[in-house]
Amino acid sequence: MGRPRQFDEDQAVEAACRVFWIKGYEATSTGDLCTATGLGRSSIYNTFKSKKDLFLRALSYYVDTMTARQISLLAEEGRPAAERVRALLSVIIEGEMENRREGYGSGCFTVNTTTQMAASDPQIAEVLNRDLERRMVSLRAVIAEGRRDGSVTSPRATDGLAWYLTALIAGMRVAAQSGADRGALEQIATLGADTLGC
Amino acid sequence: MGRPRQFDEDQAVEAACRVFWIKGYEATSTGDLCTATGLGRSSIYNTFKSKKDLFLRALSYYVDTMTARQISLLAEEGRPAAERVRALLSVIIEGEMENRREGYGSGCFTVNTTTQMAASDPQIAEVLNRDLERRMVSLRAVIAEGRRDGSVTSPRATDGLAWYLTALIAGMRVAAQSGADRGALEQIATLGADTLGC
DNA sequence: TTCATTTTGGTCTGATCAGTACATAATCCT
DNA sequence: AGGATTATGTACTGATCAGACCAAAATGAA
Repeated sequence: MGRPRQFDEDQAVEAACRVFWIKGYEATSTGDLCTATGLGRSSIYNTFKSKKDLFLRALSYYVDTMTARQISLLAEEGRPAAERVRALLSVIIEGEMENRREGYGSGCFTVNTTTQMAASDPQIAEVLNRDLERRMVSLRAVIAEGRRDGSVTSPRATDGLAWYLTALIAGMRVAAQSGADRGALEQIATLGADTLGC
Repeated sequence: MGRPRQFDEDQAVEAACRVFWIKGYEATSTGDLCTATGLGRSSIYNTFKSKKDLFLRALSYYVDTMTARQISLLAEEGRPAAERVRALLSVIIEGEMENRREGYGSGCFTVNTTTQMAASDPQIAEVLNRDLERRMVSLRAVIAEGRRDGSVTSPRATDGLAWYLTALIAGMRVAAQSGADRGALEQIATLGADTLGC
């Protein structure tokens, strides 16, 4: 009952996500959000109660879709676990290069938000922490599997290796943002993946 | 001639640096800069022509002092090059833990600025690029030295290893920001340093 | 002392900010 | 059709923003 909505909520979140991603939270105005979503202020404030609420929705949408892809890639059966890790790193490089090609040039929304807001906003930190834990779980699982299938021979602790990969991935994203070209990223990835087997 | 300045310019830059570091460029108001430096608006605008100019000064100050420390540590003679890299990683961990202890909790100003502004502001990107190149030069040098003294045995390209260490350090800083504890950071560092010798 | 020069403090400005108010429009239910 | 309910568009609000302006103050030079 009542007047029906004339837009798709998820689509609005996706559009908002792009703006927040490119400009960052502080530099994004509510006007920017209106133009990006194509909505009026009333619709935005009626649907999402505040700029920060919309940001949390946008961030959650981003981490969920990105992490879901990573997890499903790492869980693919049929090939050695270490090879799946290598595939993940390749996908990440591909994604960074594609972002750059399409002018997004703003790196990874998760990393950006971690360095911008995690320290000062507990709600945002919580979303990021939950996402990190999901990624860590899938990394620990693939490492453990690699030990079983023989593709991971490192004597180091599983948890340490998972943290290591997490850091390396974040570092690759920062490096990409610093101007590292594809070759550099590939060398980083190769060295990182080698670590699993020595 | 003229009325003499009643404050130290470098000290003001340092104070401004702390605020920009903690709050980020966008979230720092000119009022914040006044209170942090203890100066009036006139003095700030008389000395530095704009908020962004002051930011560039603050950022340059930060990267110069930080990178100088890193370079001198890596150039220390008397012990194997790989050990100096390990020492650098330890110093970085120590710094991150100290930041956290003292409530700075805002990670590394260089990484923060890279993810926040490098894509959208060419002047800032240039400062960051120059700094990155300096760090890369010192890393390449220490790796080459390690090959001579036998502490670096990796068959991989020197440049690739330098990029790898750069990415790993950035990744450690993001991990620290994501809540990684000292143990996790130490495991990352150990695995990273091992890479030089395999 | 007096003038030229520079810094400093306080005030002002026009723009923009996030969010609100309210009247109008579009639907469902009876 | 008519009333309840929800969405939308426009206009408004008070706060805050970066920066400008200007008069007073502090110096060196003459």
